[in-house]
Amino acid sequence: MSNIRHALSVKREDDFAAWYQAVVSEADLAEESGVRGCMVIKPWGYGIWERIQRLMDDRIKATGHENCYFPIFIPLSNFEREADHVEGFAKEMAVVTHHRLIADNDGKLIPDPEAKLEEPLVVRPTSETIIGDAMSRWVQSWRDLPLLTNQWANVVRWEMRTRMFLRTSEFLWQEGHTAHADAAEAKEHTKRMLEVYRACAEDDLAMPVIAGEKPENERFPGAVETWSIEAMMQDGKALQAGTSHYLGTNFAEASNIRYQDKDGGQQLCHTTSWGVSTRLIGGVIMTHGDDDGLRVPPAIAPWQVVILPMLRDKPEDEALLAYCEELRAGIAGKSALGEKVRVLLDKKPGKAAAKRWDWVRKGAPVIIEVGGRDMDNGCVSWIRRNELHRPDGKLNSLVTSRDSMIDGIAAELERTQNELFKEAEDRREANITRGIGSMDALTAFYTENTKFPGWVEVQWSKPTGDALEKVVEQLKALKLTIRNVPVDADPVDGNCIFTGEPAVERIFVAKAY
RNA sequence: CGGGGAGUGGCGCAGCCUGGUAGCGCAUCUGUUUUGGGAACAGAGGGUCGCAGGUUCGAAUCCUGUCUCCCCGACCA
Repeated sequence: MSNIRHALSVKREDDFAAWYQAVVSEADLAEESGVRGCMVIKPWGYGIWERIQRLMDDRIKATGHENCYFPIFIPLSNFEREADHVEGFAKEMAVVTHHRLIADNDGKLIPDPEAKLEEPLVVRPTSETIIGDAMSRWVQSWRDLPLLTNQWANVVRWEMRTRMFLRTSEFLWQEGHTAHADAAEAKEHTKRMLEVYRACAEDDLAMPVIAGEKPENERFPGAVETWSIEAMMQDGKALQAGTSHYLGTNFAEASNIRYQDKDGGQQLCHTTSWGVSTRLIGGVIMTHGDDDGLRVPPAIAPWQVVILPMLRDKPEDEALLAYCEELRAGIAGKSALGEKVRVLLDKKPGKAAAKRWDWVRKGAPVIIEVGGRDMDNGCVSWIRRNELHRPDGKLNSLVTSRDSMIDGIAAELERTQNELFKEAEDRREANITRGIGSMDALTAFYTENTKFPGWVEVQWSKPTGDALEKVVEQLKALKLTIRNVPVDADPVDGNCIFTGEPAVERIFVAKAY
């Protein structure tokens, strides 16, 4: 294995955090902006986001939602209507207080004291309150329900410690907001959207997730129930990849979202909200990345196939380009994963070998190199990003006729998509430990397995309030958190490892991002 | 927000302690020779050292403040 020459200088095994940053930079996904916690998303990274947006948006629309857009600024008085919500977000808000700049005595621009806003505006950290405001106007009758909306937007949370894609001060996301006539319908919808997230994560991002309910202490501020999908990263930590909240009537009361029922009475709506963000890209990196860079699942790859002609700056180049163009057109005419294949003929000047490694680091699923020798034989040389190296360490370069490359591309991409999922799922299953029956055993487990502990599934009695706080404190000492209560777990058959009382459900415990 | 480290051409760094107006590698550009596992050689362009003050005849270097990034912690829907 040591004779493989990898494209990255840092290996996952040696320093996972440094490796992560290397992938972000080497795969040309994003870069620092100079503004605290904010990143510039580069074309390849944004292209992946656009793919995720497209696929997620289709799923959201298929479940009956319509997109809207609400303002980035929320009046302070509007934001402070829901007490728990305020408490949860108050310490990480960006606030606009002035609307004009003037030069001071030194010629430096400062906010004009004369231009102070009567009421400060907060930059949205999430939009429950301002959308609630709109809902209170839009919903009058039971006939207006359910109200199913969604918006794609940026939000700002003034985080203390940021990491590219995983936790940035500003991030891009989708936030769905719905209003329903009763609790049962709203709760059902909360789970329906969780299922949409699970399907998108698994089928589109090839990222296996555990869907489940968050414990009380991890709820969204103002929520009655919070559900999540949790993915295991390659260092064994958990990443919360999406959340769906049943908000009860909390925000309906705060924003006065009411409807007149069939009997003429006034009823409060039950609302939900749910979101996924650019954090998903961080999840893709840490699920599929390897020591040669990123591997992008074909469903979300901006380019699924990249063709690199071996140009020589000679007259023969013309014939080679024509040969490659026929290849490109042939592949572009095929469909895979339900869409036309996205194929790029990369004519950018430069050596094919150097460009190949650029695309390896970016993680294009299929990279085809075509030289004069291939053209003469009616062939192409190509590599599968998933199987880059042979066991002997050599680059796993394959040669195929051009026609069979074209005919086989759809199957190749679909196979890659499935392999990435399978690999991640196998890794996750291999790193979930079950059957730990006591807090002592849990402590021992995490003390012994510091390098790659993975997740542990335990049974608990679902304590609440102070009793839950105690459990949280115990776990915190081990740097662990409760991830969620999986929806489709086996029935319980023992006692709670924290309280000793009869267990009522299974939970996942893990270190988390 | 607490502790630690760091900001010097596009990237990675040296120089700083013992002030005297910048240097290396990679990348870039041009030319030549090359070419199927990340080309070689030659030449060239590009920075006033994060930013703002201060000390000094003189500051990348010393002092103060500030911003940003990285690591650890606290926090984290």
